[in-house]
Amino acid sequence: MIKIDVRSNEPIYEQIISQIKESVLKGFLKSGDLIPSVRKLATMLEINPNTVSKAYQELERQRIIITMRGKGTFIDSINMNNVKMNDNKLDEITKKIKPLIMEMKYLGMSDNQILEKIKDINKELSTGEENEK
Amino acid sequence: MIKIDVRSNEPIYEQIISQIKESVLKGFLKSGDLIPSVRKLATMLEINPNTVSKAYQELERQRIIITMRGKGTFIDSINMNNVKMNDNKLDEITKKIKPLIMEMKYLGMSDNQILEKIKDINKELSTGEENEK
Amino acid sequence: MIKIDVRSNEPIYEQIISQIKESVLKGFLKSGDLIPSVRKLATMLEINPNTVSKAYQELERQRIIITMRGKGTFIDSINMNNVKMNDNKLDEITKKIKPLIMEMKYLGMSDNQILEKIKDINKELSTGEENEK
Amino acid sequence: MIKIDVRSNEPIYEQIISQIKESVLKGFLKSGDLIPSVRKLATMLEINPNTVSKAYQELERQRIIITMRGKGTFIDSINMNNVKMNDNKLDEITKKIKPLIMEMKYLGMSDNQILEKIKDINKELSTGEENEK
DNA sequence: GTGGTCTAGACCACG
DNA sequence: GTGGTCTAGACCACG
Repeated sequence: MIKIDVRSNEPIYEQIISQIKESVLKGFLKSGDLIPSVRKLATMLEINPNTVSKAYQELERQRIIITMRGKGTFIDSINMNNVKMNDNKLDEITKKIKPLIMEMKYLGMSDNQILEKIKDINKELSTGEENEK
Repeated sequence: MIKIDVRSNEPIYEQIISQIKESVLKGFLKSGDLIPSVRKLATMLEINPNTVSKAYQELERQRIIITMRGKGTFIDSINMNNVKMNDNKLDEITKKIKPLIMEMKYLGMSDNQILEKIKDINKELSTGEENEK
Repeated sequence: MIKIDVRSNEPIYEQIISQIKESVLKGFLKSGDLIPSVRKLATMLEINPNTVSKAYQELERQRIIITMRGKGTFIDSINMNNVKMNDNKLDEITKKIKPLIMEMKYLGMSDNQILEKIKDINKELSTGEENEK
Repeated sequence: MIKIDVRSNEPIYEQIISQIKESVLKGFLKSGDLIPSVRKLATMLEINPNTVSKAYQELERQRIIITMRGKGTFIDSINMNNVKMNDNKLDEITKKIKPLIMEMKYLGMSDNQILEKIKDINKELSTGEENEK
């Protein structure tokens, strides 16, 4: 399910966070689904348990997952609901996207080509249902 | 011209790189324009010359600027020309953008809202002339 | 393995780069081989870790080595593959070799003697296997 | 006659040295030929007179040129004669050539292709007469 | 004055 | 423990 690229600059724990959130967005993981324990996932991915733990803690903080004592870790039911359209957060994201858009321009891409690329990503990051029409 | 946010997670040298590239894209800096020396910019920004040096070296590697012995450092004339639509590079950028688009979705933004945001960034990163029609 | 000549005009970090690339060419270091960490090599060579770091970063940029988070630094598998017979690069090298060939002529060496010298270097820089026939 | 590349990493004074020595090797400049004064050459090349001066001093040290008080600077008659087949010097040159040969190998050139390249340079650096047969 | 190199030393994120 | 980033400060070649 989760694939780690050890060569990547992106920290492993962020790769885990990102991929779980992606699976939720795509509908592969739904509220209540059980996900592997820290140790199990660490073994599966051949990485340090601390790394998985760090990812899970962050996911819990973001209310994406929830750990039930003695029962395991599950996808939280309230995800997507914590939509308080946080402007600070959006500014922060925008600040990070800008240099990447810049890179695309330096690669010679036109504004339209860039928009198409974003549309592709949008499409990839959806359940499929929403895009039918 | 350049503004450094010392509290940001983004390394200072990357902030410098990013802002100079942005100025070039926007047309504020053009081929042949002289930019401040390492020491001068370091003094202006109240940071260590080594940090500026690191930024300049990377910009030179990317052919954005060029240092001419004893004459100073200039915006290079061949920027934008190294457009070999590098697919690897584009993949790399896409990998970095995806988690940010995901974040926007988790903030509750619709695909259209995301696209509008990107259009804003595109507009901001242009000389103004190109967008008239 | 690596020997640094502190009195040389050649910067230490370039000596490191050069010697690691040489070891790869000669087959002493192969894809996947683990090389010492920045700190360890710095200690071994009795130089500053920053200097080793600079060398490793350049080697990584050239795809000679690759750093895997938490696992260490390795010889990359794709070296030699990025053979796009870069003419610009070749011109650049030729420009640097010319004055050295000139020096040999000023030392009184004939064209043939110069060629023999180059053959020696070629032989030295090979795995041994390739030259058998 | 002399062309300076201000963008090059090669110091300007070395470019001057190199080009004058090249002209002598090629027979364009011969014993007794008058070359421009420091100031004149500096003006012609639009560079600092100190830079030309430094080049001339080194050329004089190498007995390539000679300055006659009040008469000007000339190509020396004894060049090529100071052939004391200096082994130290040759070792030094070899040390500098090796990394360049390595670069060619990393560009994917075969030993033969490298030798051909050197032959080209040899040919370029001769008077023409020697190569006739 | 200018950039390039290097050291010593520090702090931090990651694992 | 490991690499990445940054500072302070030094020395040197070049112009």
